[in-house]
Amino acid sequence: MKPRKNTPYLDLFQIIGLKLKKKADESIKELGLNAQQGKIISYIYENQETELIQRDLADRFHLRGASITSMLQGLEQRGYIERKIPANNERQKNIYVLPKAVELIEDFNESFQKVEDEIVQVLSEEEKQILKELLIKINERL
Amino acid sequence: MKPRKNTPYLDLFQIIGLKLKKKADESIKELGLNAQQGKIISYIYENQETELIQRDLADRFHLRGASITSMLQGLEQRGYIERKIPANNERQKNIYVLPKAVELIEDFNESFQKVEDEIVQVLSEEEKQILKELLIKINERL
DNA sequence: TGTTGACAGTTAGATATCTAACATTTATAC
DNA sequence: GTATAAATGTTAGATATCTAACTGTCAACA
Repeated sequence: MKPRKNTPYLDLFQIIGLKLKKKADESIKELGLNAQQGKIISYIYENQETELIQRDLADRFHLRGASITSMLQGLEQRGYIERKIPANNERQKNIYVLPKAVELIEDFNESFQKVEDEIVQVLSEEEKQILKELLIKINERL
Repeated sequence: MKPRKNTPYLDLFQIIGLKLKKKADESIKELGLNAQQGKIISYIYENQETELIQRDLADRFHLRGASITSMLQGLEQRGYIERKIPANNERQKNIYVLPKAVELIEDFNESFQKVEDEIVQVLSEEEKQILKELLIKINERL
């Protein structure tokens, strides 16, 4: 007797996630960055007043410290962000966006909004609400 | 006035997708493969009677042809699968699992099943059903 | 039937992520 | 107060994916 092998939720989440990543990358490709970089710049912009450090980005985006280092080095070299060691803790680096990045943030957000709308375009208002609640519940326990 | 910037569905799908990938990788790590490889071996096993070719895998898993080539070369070198050029079309390669892989398939499926159960553990039967329908609807239109 | 385009797969080179090992700085515990 | 542990970030090396350019085979059609 063969095992059950029936994982529709796992499969659906994986496929939808991949499709969304591709759509988001595509939508901001012309700006010379990928979706992850766009999301990160946008997040830095909104949180740079709060002594944002690399550790916070790793937590928020579920990436390893090494990955954040690598990504931020790239963004810094290309003039999108800067990192400054704060006076009170020389282990850390506070992160700030530079004007070159600020210019793009509205475009990023518009693009992401379009992908967002595509996701739920086929759902009624009630279905959207239910979906959001279910996703939040799942995410909290995962 | 700042743009809206509010993409809860996109964010939730991305984070849940990442968490699931990590859980699935972790769950079969001891078998010496990653989740993607496990899923692919399992899929080959179930479809090898049907003249399965690399193109089919690329479509099913939303990967590029080059990625499938690379992954299958690895699995072939390590003795998990074999590829045979069929008589009727020398462009193609039919794919088959070898005994070394068959031994692992039950373990893969059991591991994936555990991750699957984790996803929906906090939902009622009714919620599970609704979620599945919504995910299918979204996936079809994406 | 010969040309042209589509299809299947591969290679090379780029990028993003990971783990493991490391350096430096700060916090904790005795 | 000093030794040890934790926190933050970096580097090196591995892996998986991508795009673009390529080879070889098959199909369509003028």
